[in-house]
Amino acid sequence: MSTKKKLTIEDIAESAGVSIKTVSRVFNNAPNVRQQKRDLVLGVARDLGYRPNISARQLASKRSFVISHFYDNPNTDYLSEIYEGMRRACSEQGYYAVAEKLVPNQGSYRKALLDYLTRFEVDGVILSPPVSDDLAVIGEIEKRCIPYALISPGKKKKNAINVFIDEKNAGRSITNYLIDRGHEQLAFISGLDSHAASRQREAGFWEAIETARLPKKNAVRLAGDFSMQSGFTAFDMLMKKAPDVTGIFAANDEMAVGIIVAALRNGKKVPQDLSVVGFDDSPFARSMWPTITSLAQPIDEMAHLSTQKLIDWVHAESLEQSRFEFSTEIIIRESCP
Amino acid sequence: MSTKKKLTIEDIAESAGVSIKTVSRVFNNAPNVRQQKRDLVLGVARDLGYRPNISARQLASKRSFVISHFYDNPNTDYLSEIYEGMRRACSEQGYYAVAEKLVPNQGSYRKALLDYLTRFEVDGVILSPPVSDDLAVIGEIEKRCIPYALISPGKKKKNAINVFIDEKNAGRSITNYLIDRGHEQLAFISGLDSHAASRQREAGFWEAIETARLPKKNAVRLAGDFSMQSGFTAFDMLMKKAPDVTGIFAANDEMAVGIIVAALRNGKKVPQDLSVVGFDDSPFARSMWPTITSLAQPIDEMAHLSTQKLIDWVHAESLEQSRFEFSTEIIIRESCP
DNA sequence: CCTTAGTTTGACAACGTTGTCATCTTGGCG
DNA sequence: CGCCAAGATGACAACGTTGTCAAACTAAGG
Repeated sequence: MSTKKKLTIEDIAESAGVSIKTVSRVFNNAPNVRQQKRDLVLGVARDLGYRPNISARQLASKRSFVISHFYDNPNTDYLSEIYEGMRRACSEQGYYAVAEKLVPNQGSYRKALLDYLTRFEVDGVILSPPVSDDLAVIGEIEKRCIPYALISPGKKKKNAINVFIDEKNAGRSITNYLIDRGHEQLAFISGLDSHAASRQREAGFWEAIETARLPKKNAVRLAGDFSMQSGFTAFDMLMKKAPDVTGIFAANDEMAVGIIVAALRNGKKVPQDLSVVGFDDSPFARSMWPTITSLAQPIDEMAHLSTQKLIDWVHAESLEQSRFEFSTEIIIRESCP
Repeated sequence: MSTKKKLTIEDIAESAGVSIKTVSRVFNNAPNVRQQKRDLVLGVARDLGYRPNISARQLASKRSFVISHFYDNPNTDYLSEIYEGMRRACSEQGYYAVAEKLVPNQGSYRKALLDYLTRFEVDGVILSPPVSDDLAVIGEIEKRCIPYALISPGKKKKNAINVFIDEKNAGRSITNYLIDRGHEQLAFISGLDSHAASRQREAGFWEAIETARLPKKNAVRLAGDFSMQSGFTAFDMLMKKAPDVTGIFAANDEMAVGIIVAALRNGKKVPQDLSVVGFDDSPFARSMWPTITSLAQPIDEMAHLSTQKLIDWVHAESLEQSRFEFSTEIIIRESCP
């Protein structure tokens, strides 16, 4: 039975025969500690099972050890993945991961953010769309010199960590996938135009059409808003405006589900009569019937890296590399095999 | 422009003409402070915009001000609602809300929990199914005298906060709803039998059948596991075993979606040929087509109350009331209007 | 071998609270 | 009016770290 007594930095210092401060330096990866001592201290700490007290660190260092994700996106699957990635990176480094919904206050996120920042100190911030596109928010964060990361396909900021996938390229490649399967009459169901991601996916769609030398009239664009309902209505529009379409690219999986349900309801078989591809590889895509071919982006990894780099930045007090592009993958399933 | 200087308890004490300790007492709702001084201090603090420093509190009081939710449930909608409720209650009281997935370690949650507890101090714990049914976990928590709340229909614990809905009653009432709509051939699609919730909802189903004096053979039970896929397969079974069924009660919305999609695929119209009701009133239910009649439980409120009572318990160091039942509501939508 | 600049180390004072305990009030009662 | 218990208040030492700065080393150059 191990003793339950809480270990302090002092116990480690004593055991290792060095000063408290040296132990502190080791745990903060501070420079100017002889490698030999560093190893010694780490060894002793591991043996004894020492863990620094976060509150004391916070108090003494005036840092909060909190990385916060500000979002305004109702997609809980997306949020969980981000949170999971953050949590992993944070727990590796003794940080806390916190998620805070930025409810537009008086019409803008800015007020909501100010409310929050005056109440809590934060060492680093992660922003995701659509908050990541709000210049007022970014301005406030920069004003306070808080390191921040944008997980967003939007405008890249010079003095921030930018983590993204090449949305246009992704859009092109999944459209090509449809074309390669022999589809010549295509449709793109857009998301909200205010999201850069949707616009760029669409650009990729048109590029693929062009490169394949398909006549422009063989392709149609229908406006959606990322919701399942907009998938339903998009399908109705499609039947009216372009009933010959056989391949559909929905800007996200939820709309793809909408399309498929509407198709079933109208007696169309997927994928026999209509092939559908989605985007995000959300749980929907895996559990729907038919399962949905979708373009997967490694959200979890992206959040993990953002957090990791954010913490590095906090420690180094300077930012070295600022752009990190992730690659995507088409997950082939039943809706367009 | 207000000054950005950080306020300490000392500033307030000085302004109010009392000692630091008195201010501390006021902010901790400690006894033995004259009402007059209490008001004075609170007034000054409000005027100056003082907020206690959490780290210092944690360090000095050896409390963590963290309420943690341990879960192992992939339903992100459910989790977000719990988190939101916790977050609201926590921010009202200057606490932190943390969610931690308890990944079974060596086959049990117990190891995973121990890992976590040795790394972080927690003032209070919230458990939801299926973790809430793990006696080993509860044992470890009780051993450490950590206040905890169970958001669960399972066994009530004497020395814990129990927050729940009457699952059996809910199951009965939504079944009655189907019966009242004229359905005489019914089916229940179960969730995982390891979840008390599913078993109790089913018990309600059978009670309603009995009370309505419907012949037992008019009702059938099909085994599901809360997933959309199990809804698909349940539908297939249904067509084989009981094709006359017109009213289906699925133990959660996700399976209801599965049923509806499978029905559409087989050319059956919902609700004309088949009425379906779900449980949970998840986003699915609102956005599916047809939208799904479902039994709503106030998860968010339940989490809020749990957290609130947990914090009260921490402060009072004793638990007064331990059972809180919430009421439910049938949300009528298109799948069974 | 001495000097000098750089590297490594440690003593001690913060950090902003709460806990402890001693002191000062207050009010009730004989 | 004096005494006592209970209530109200404050002084001061924790709490477990990091920041600061001075002291003690080390290595390189003369």
